[in-house]
Parts: sequence; C-alpha cells; structure tokens
Amino acid sequence: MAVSVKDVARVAGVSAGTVSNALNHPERVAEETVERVRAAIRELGYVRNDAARQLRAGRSRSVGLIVLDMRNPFYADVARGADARAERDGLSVLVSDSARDHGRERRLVDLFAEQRASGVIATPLTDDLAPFEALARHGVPVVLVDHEGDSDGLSTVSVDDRKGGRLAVERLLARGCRRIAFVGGPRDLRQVRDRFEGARRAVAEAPGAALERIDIDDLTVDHGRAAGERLLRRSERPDGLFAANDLVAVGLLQALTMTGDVRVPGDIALVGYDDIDFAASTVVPLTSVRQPAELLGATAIELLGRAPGEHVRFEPEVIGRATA
Amino acid sequence: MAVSVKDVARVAGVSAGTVSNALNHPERVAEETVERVRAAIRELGYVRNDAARQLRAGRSRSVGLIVLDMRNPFYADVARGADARAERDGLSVLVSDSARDHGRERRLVDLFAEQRASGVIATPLTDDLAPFEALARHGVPVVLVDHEGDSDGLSTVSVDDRKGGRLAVERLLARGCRRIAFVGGPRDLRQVRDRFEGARRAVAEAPGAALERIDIDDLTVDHGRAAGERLLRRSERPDGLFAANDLVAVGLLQALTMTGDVRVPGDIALVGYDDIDFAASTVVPLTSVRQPAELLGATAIELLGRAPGEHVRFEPEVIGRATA
DNA sequence: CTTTCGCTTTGAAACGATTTAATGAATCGT
DNA sequence: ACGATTCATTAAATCGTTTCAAAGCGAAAG
Repeated sequence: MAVSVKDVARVAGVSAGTVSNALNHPERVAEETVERVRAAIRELGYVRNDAARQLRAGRSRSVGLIVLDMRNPFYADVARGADARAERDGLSVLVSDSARDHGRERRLVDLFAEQRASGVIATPLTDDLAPFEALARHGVPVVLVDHEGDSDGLSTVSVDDRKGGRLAVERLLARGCRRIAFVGGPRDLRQVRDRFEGARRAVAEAPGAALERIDIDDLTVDHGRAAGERLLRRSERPDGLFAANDLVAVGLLQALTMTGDVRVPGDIALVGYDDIDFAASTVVPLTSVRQPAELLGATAIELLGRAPGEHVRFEPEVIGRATA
Repeated sequence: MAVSVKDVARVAGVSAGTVSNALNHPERVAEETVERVRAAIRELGYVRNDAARQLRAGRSRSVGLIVLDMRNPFYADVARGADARAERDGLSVLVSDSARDHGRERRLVDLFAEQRASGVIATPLTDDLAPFEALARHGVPVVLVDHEGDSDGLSTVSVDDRKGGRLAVERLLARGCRRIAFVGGPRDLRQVRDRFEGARRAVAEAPGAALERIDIDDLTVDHGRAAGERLLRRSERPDGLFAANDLVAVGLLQALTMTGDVRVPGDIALVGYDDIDFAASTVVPLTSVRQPAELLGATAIELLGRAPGEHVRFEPEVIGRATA
C-alpha cells in the first residue's frame, strides 16, 4: 500500500538515490530526469515519509511550543509570532497546551524529546526547570518564554515582570490611589509572583500607600468576576486594583460596573496585564501593561538557532486607556 | 553522542531486542532483566528515538489539529476537548494555525501527511476539501470539525449552523425586532454563509421583517467595532443585530454602548455566536448561540478511531443573557 | 588516440527501533 | 530419565530515506 522512493524510482527508471536527489537537490540532477521523477511521483501519489527522513537526519523540522493556557489570547499571539518567524526557516510550529498541569507538561517535554524536535519553546509551569534542562542536555535547543531564567543551558526571552508590576502600580499611584490591591494567583506561578513583587516595591516607595493581596485560584475571567463581586460586598474597598492579567481584569471590571454604584476609574481604578485584543474593547477600555507577545514568539524562534544561554529581555509598557 | 538501544543493551548486558521488549512488553522479560535495563537507561540518559519507532510502526502517535484561528477562544476549547479525549488513547494533539491562509493550510496538511499522523482534525478553510480527501486516501483518518461535509472518505463533526442562524434570528424576532442585520464575513467562509442562510430563512417566514447584510473582512473584535461605529453614524438603524461570532458581537457591543445614546437591548438587540467565555462578561452580558466546543473536539478524536464517513451533528442552543 | 575533466547516476551503507523465527535453558509429567 | 512444554533471550531482517564514494560516459584537451 505504501508508496516509497523505490516504487517511484522503478516507474521513473532511475535509482532510489536519484529520486532523493531530484527531490532535495534538483540542481545535481539532469533536468529531464527531474521531470521524469516528478511525473512518477504524481502518478503514484507518493508522499515522503518524514519518519525515515528524520531518522536519517537525526532531527525533525518542527519545533514544539508548550503554552500554559491556550485560552489566553496572549499565548495565541506568541504562537502567531513564532509561526511567522519559523516559516522563513522552513520550520513548523506545533502548539500544545500544558493546561497548567505538571504531568502534562512532563509528557509534552518527553514527546518532543523523543521526536528530536528542532527546538522547544515553552512557558514553564514553575521554577522547576529540570525537565527542560534535561531536554537541552540531550541536544534539543530550548527557549523559555516569559521566564527570567538563570539556568545556562537554556535561552530565555522574557519581559521584565517586576518592572511591569511596578509600572502598573505607579500608574495607579499617579492617579492618587493609595489603597491598592493586587488580584492574582495561584501564588506559585512565576508571573504572578513577579508582578506582585514589582507592585510591592512600588508601593513600599510611596508614602502612605498600602498594598493588599487578593488571591484567586486561576487567572480567568470567571475568577476575576468572582473576586470583583466579593469586593463589592465589602465596606472598605481599595481605590486601585492591579490584576495579574487581562482576563482577570475583564472579570473585575464586569463585576464592578455591573451594579452601577462603583465608577471606574472614578471610585476604583484598574490596571490589567498583557494588553490582549479585548482590552481595548471592554466597557471602559482597559489600561494594561503591554508585553510584545508576537515579538516574544519570533525572538524565541531566532534564539533556537543560536548558541544556548542567551537571554533577551523586553521592557513592558503601560498602555493607558480609560480605567486608570 | 546519541544514545541508542544498542548502547543500553551493551551496558545492561543484553541484546537490543530485549531492551525493546523491556520497554514495550515488560511481561515478556524477566523482572530482574527489566530492572537492569531500566538502570542502564537511567545511567545513560537514553531517550527513545520516535522517528525510528514510527518508521517501523508506519504510523505516529500524534494527531494534528488544524484550526482556523488560534485567537478565537472557540477553537481553544475544541482543542481542549480533543486533548482530554486523546490522552486516554495515548495520543498527543498538536495544534497548528492555518490563520485562514490557503497556502498555510496546504502546508500543514502536507506536513501531517509526511508525518503519517494518526489522524488529522481540521476546520477547513473553504469547501475545497481536495487536500483532505487526498490525505484520507493516503490512509490518514481525517475528521472535519465544524463542517457539514458530504464527502464520504471523511468523517465530520458539526453543529447545525443554519439552525443556529435561525435560532439567533428567532430570538430577535421574538423580542419584536423587525429590521434585522447580519454582521459577518468574509462571505466564502462556510460558517458565515450557513449562519446567514439560517437567518435569511427565519426572516423570510416572519411577516414584516427585513434582513440586511453588513459585510466585514474578518471575524474579529476590531472589525466588529468598526462595523458598530459605522452603524452609529447612520440615520436609519436596524433594531436587531446578529453577529457571525462572539468576537464580532463584542466589538459591536463596545461601539454601540460607548457613546451612551444607544441602549442594548432597548434600542438595538444583539445575538452573538459561539458563547465563548467572554460572552458572559461583556458590558451587557451577551446572548449567544452556543456550540458544544469541547464536545466537538472530543467527538472528533473518537471518530478518528472509527470507520471513515461517519457524520455527527450537534444542535446549537441559544444562551439567553441580556443583549436579546 | 589517449587522457582528463565534468556531469549524472548508481549501489550500498547508514540511521535506530521493533519484530520474527530460532535457540537455549529450565521445568514438568509420566 | 526423557520428550514435551514454558520461558527468556538473541540474531537478523525490516521500515524508507539520505548520503557518499565510485563508476559511467561523452566531450574537450593534448
């Protein structure tokens, strides 16, 4: 059933080696022969077997991209950026979702290791980089995205999240907010930790300002809205909110504006994180800390081709809209 | 550099075949030997070469999922559903984005063909199913998602989009809307076409109701908002809007509510499509036609394992919220 | 007329895992 | 104690492609 080079060779009246050359190095083969091989391929409906090709080459032509959460548009943008850049190098990007599950992350790393991927780009779940270091030691280039690693077998592309946290809070402080709350979680997620840390420092430097921490279990719209509703029932409310990402911010915004007795930003100002497409489109357009998502993805692909251990860091930027 | 079964075999003092058996059929190998092999694997840091394994097996353990637009949370949900179901069968789902580009779609189909994927699940770009039919003819099971195909080498999982369009408009009609507009595009996208067609029929059956068509180039928040802004500048406005998907609906809603002189649903009612997470969280919670996204994904994986040519169709459902 | 050069093409050897039939060793029943 | 039956292991074949050294062959050079 399976058509192989040998069959093509027979029909074209040449050897298997020549078929391979006609396909991969047409300049080494007489024009007329190339044509004959092409015809045979069409006739038989031959499709190259990538497994055999890879086995010989020792390495595949695809790079794995492991994201924390496919539903977060931020990662979709990272994927887009990577995809676009990879196309130029003749690589394919295959995205997979760790869904914030350690087991799943591990399995995906193993999968790409076994596939001898050309590279793996990942947003790691926690600080436990062991699986990725192992991967790198096995010769698969690894680039961590959105992670400020220090491990030197690995390259990283990141955005300074502490600075982002600081910028967000400084924006709130500049508006006059003094009772600031950070809404995010889970706490062991590095992004959450660093953004909070940046916020903490900014508040510490501002006389008279206080920072409260509101924990949620997941960075989703639903959890954000639930947190917002809890906030509404309190007598003493913060006057400035910093959400760990835009999904949470969107949820908060919904809850706060729903009843109509809290005005945003009048009573409570709000800053989100990621500047996803939706941010510009919320009830009150969302002020957010922007990360250059597509650029992160594209840069990650570039780093795959270079020596490991390179660290590129981008600067976040506040996109001021109406909520703060 | 590369560690192979042979190296493991040497260290464990057995033959290559035994190493393979220890890995894949431990019950055929003496317990003590399995242990010795395991130890050797750990010692050498052996990682199985999937290319070789596949070459022998003739088939890979991963299924490709080709989506129209990674940024649309609907597809993220489909991917989630597929992923969860695939895990049980020991398959991995690799997602790739055709980004509504024909060339890209073609390249991805070729890629999965060459990889001899266990299956391909795709949301096809247009009605041109030739590439997918070719794939199926080569023995790769193909399931089209969100497509009501009739081609019988292919299985499909779909949601009745015409019915969805009808339901959406009936909802608007029931509220008393009579000047209804459909906002969507591009016209050759099957989803757009069918949803419009359903809307058209529903309007045709309602005495005194008229349907207008507002074309946009892309089903995104931005295009929706632009359409909404154009709408605001008109003197004669529709009293009911049906958006081809929720992203567009969110954009429309933004534009309409921004200025404050149009009330939703008072002046203009609105129904979206897909019921993405965000839908519940918009300024005015969005009424939307729900498709069981995760179920679509899971079902697609199941169909991969069955005989080709099976067609499963789900029913859409209106989720009534505040906009209509 | 021989030598040399350049261009095509070939045949065989990899790549690394799995499988098959065959072999050897141990256990069993009678 | 002997053939029959398990059980564990092995050696060799195989999957389909690419590569590399070698060979074929006609034309140009001497």
